[in-house]
Amino acid sequence: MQKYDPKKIEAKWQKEWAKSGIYSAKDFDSKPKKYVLVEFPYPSGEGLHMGHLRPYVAGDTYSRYMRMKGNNVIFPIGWDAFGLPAENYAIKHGVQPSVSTEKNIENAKRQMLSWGLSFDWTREVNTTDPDYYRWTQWIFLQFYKAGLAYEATGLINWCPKDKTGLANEEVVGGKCDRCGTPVEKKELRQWYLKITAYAEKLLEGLKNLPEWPEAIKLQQENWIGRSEGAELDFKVDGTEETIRVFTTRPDTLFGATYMVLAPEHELVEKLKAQISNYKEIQEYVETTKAKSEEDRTAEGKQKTGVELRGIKSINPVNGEKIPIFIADYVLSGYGTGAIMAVPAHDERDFEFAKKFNLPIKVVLHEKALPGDESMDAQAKEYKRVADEKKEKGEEFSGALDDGYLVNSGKFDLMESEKAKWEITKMAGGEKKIQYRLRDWVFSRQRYWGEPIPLVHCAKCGTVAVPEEDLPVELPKVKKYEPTGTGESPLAAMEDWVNTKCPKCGGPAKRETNTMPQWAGSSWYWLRYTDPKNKKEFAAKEKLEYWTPVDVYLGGMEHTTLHLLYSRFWNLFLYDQGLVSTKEPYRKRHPHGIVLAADGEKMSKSRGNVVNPDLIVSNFGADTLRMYEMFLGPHEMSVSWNDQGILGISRFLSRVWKLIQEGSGERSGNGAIIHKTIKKVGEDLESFRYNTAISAMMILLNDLEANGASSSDKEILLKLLAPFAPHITEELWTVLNPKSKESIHLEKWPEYNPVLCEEKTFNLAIQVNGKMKGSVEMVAGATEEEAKTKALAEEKVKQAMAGAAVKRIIYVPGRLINIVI
RNA sequence: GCCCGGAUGGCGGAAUUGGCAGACGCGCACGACUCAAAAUCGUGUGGGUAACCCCCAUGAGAGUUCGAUUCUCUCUCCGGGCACCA
Repeated sequence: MQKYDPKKIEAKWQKEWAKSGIYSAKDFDSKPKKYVLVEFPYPSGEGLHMGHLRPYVAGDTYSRYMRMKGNNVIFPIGWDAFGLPAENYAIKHGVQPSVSTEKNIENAKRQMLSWGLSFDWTREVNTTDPDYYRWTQWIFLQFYKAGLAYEATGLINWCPKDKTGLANEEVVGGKCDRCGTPVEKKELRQWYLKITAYAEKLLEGLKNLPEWPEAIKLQQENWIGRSEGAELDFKVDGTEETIRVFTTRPDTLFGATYMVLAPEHELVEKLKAQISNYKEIQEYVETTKAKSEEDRTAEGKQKTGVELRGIKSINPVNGEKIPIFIADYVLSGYGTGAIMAVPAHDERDFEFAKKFNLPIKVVLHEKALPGDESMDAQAKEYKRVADEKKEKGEEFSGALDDGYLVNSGKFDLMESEKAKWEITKMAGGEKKIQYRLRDWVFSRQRYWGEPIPLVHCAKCGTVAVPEEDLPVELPKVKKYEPTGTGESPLAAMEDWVNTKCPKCGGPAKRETNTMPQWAGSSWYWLRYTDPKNKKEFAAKEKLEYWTPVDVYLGGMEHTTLHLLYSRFWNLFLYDQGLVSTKEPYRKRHPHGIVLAADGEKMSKSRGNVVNPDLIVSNFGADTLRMYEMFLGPHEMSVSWNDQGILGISRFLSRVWKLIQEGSGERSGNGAIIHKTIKKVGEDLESFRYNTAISAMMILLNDLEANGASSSDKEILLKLLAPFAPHITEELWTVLNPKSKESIHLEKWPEYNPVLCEEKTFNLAIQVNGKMKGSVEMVAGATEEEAKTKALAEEKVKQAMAGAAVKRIIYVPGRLINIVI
């Protein structure tokens, strides 16, 4: 018998599978369809790493199982190939991004094939292929025509030395990653997609996704951040101006003792004349602008701000004149960019009020008070408790979700929920639903992205490129360096930029912004259903057959961006009648990240990256695949550690030996076979691969000890096939020398449920909840039988020491607890 | 700072609905085979303990319960996300 040599058999079968094409998905096949999706990779210069391996192997194993279960499985792959690294590489080495990308794709594909992944390569897509991004542009135009793409100015990170816009990732510690210059904010014309118009629908849709993990739905829900509140107007004393605020707690309006505007608020400029300390104000605004987002948040709770001296606003319910501040803890992008501050019941306002010695007025109490307690005293008490807590390093919490109003005039003793809308009415405000979600900045001042298919004409304004002229191809440029104006390098391509207006035929200029990398990945699963279509992004019938995606495997880190963006695109396309399902992904299964052995993230700079190619050449792909899955639960992060890999390698060698040895008759009834079929199947359905592998190890131990018939061997191989496709395929030909069929086209074995049932069980015996021993019982034993047996136990007698039985708790099939 | 997760032997991890904590694997120790080693096979392996009696033990502290790794609260540490990384 030959030794198990993965190198020999793996290459052989990979070639064979490529030739036979057994993993191709068939459009409109009568078998039930199963769409298994994994996030397509960015083909980086370093190749694929362990982090890619994890979801791909998981998806592959699942797909193979689903095929054996009789499904028509589509398991596609492609390349999300636009992005910063290719462009930076181009700047550094002068290599066309398209050239380096192609090279990287070739390498990544080689790796995928070496892992034995059963992708349907006839459906491969590439976001940088004009035949693909033609449709990305086309979908953008649908957004544009529906009024969901608009232009506005926005702030970007700007390096004053390099004269270029920076991604957040390129800003490290408030400084430019390339040259170390402090980063500034710069206002730039940007394209936006109006995702906020879909906030409610995106929220609503989460309710119809029962197979999504709650944590992901919750995170998206919080990201969308729906809050119900009111908009109220505060008059600025002695002027015609009003300040509009959004608040979720109009019931606390009587407790508003000051107001805060975002430094960018328009009123600051407007009321210039009335503000006596305008210079100071201007300085503060400037400092805020210079601050990077990181700086702003790094300050934590240290609140800063400046009072607008010379003006006051009027609390609409009690006429009190209250001071107005600007402070950077109020964001211009959320709500109205202004707040009423209720320091007694909001932690941030409280921090600020303490720092600036502003009055703190309690207006909510958890219980309705008969009015005998002085509220000033109450306010003092709040302050005292808060001070005490602060000293101990604890945080203040005077926030009450609900309660009863006090110090609020005629609303005293009213329930806060009711008071919210009564007070809003009295203050002349209106009910308002606010979202935390912001519109999606959809333009980048970069070269390596999809050109936005618009033309600017002096006469006609912004004009969409006609659909028949798509794609607007990305021209080859000589220089990838930033232009210094903040515009993409495309702006320097005169031949390309200058064009004719599609409407009037007059001279016009192309839009030079490109799309963010998110664009190509916002619809790619749709293209897989019909990747070669030249007339549409995908034919309706094919979409109807294949979508929605049944399982989408991917990382937690995509929860609020890619996963939300692609849901948005799908919902929009659904509203346009272009796709057949509202939600794109029926089930999302997240995976944890693969950490290095030291528990740190794998990264080049840390030098702790494990190269999967090396493991494949040392141990073979089957071992690598199984070890990766055996490391831990799929959804949890795991630390890669080479040590345990020998265990899997030994396991496969033992399988290799067992199958080739002569078959015998096994002793016992074979219940373990049926139990293992059941267990492995159930575990595969729920991605509990580590326990499935452990079950197969237990089965192998048993087969070695008690003998294996040829049918036992067949079953073992079939169970193992999705996990270790090469060795099982090879051994299948050993077991069935005449069969020409691949094991991967075999039917998944069935189990006999009767044989899976236990005949006896171990009854755990407790006295007062403490374990005192166990006893073998026939399945279905009654409480009376259990009690008799338990009380006869020597240890039980000892523990009871003659005490009377107070109570018996009997859990059938599990345990008996005697309470004395 | 805000939102979402996680923590179990020397290590990775297992444990239906709240019901025998530590399955399976690694490592380690001892043994068999061998001139020897590797490989392989066998036995043992949470801690305390002379002990298979007993006690302690699922990040820390409290609570609910006959019974908590599992549920609730507080805290600590670690990871993910925070909108121009993908």
